[in-house]
Amino acid sequence: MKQKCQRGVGHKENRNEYGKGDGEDEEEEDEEEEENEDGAIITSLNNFEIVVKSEQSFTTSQSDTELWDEEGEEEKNGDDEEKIEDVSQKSLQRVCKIEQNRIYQPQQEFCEDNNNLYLQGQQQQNDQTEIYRELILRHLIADITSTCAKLGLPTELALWSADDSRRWVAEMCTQFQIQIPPPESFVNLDGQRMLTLGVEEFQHRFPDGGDTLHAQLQLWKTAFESCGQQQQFFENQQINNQSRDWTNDNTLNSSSVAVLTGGSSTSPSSSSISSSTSASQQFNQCMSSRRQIPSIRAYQQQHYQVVHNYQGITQQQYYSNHRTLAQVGDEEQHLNYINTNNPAITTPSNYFVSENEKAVNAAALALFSNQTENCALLQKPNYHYNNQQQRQYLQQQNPRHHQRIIAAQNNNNSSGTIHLWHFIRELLDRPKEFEGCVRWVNREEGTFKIESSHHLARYWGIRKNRAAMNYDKLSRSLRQYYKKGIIQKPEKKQRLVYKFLPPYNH
DNA sequence: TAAAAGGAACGCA
DNA sequence: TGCGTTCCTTTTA
Repeated sequence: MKQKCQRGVGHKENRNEYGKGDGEDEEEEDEEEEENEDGAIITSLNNFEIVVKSEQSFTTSQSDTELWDEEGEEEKNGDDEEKIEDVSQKSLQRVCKIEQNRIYQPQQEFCEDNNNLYLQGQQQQNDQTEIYRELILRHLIADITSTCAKLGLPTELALWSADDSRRWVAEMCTQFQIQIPPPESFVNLDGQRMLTLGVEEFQHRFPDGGDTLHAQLQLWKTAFESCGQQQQFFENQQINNQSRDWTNDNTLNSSSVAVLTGGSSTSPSSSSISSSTSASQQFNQCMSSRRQIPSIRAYQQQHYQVVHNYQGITQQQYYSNHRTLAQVGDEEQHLNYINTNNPAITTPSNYFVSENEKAVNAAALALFSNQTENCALLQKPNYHYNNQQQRQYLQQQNPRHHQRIIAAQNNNNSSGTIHLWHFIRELLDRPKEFEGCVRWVNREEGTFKIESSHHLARYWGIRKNRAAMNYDKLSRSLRQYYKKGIIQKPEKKQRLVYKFLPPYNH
């Protein structure tokens, strides 16, 4: 078709920037986005003032992002931290406003008789209370987590030593501008002992602000209990998920997501916020993420960068959101979720992000969601010979691939890598979620069509942690399969249509 | 203009 | 060493 390719001068230098070039360009573009002010947000909403005041009481709390950063990314300067804190606070406020509007507006349109209005009003109040409760809890938990990290305290009150108690009291005294008690006040006052003290005993031990300290301790106790219950629930679900036959789990429905995230899909109040992540869920995920293997954490953080078009969204919000997004097939729902729950997206700066780009990001997040919920999903090959004929064919034609398939069948893919053909097969086998990206044209023949080359490349890039992946590169990889006899163009050449060769078509 | 095709060099596991 | 990525040029629809 053509002669030897003339490579341009400087190509070698480009090589040295392997994996950086395009990605960096994209990041530079993304960095054009700026933080936007959205003043006078919710203060006019009387109910919400409670939340605002509650937030203001936790003046020393760290932002969600800082919670993540404390494990590895501590190089942010003070200005950035202040900015993030500010963004986090505003985001929280916006979420409150949106949640409030989202609950009221649709129902006001559809309520026609007074009884229904009354009942729905009651429900709204319950929902609202639940939301506020969760928001407050969220912030409290964030505050607690950061304080524990800062003071080096165990995240279980009963495990505190007397010295832990002393440091905690000192911290609370600083926060509430109370005089710090002398060291002798903490003799034999470990965590367990402190939990048994009533308010009078607190006041006796700590004459200056004992009641405040007692109240604060009760808040912490409540938050710890809430955390413990949810962690236990989450761990139980993880055990259940691990025992599932993943090959039958080709769809991750919203109820599965709810289960995995520790959410409930039964109560009306929770259903009203089913598309968003509850505060306690966020904390649950924040805590559970600390138990994740490093590669998963690194993977998540890299993907946070990949999809960081969500400017203004904190890392914890990101990691929380991606779990609750439904499947790619529900992109519209995802966009609705993102637009209503991530106010940063709706700010003018984000108008630079095209609708298509939002869709890609939403889908990418959803895909990533599936990977983290069921991270082995796209790594464990489920290919197998359907019959002896296929086995013999490949055994003769391509012994190495035969071995790979055998290894896959034996779940012996110890490398943990995934091949492009395998990845595409996975997407093809999940039409409910990915048919907008790639779909079978003729399942028996093995012909498939790439419906959205951009999306497919984006997904593949995410899967392989290649931010600069595009269809040009992906298609080059596909063409490598021609020689290997895995994929070829169909006899009647059509754009974006390829064909799996036997036995890869089954 | 996007897709297709393929050469070449390279990184990674 | 295999696989995939990146960059490139040329051709095709």
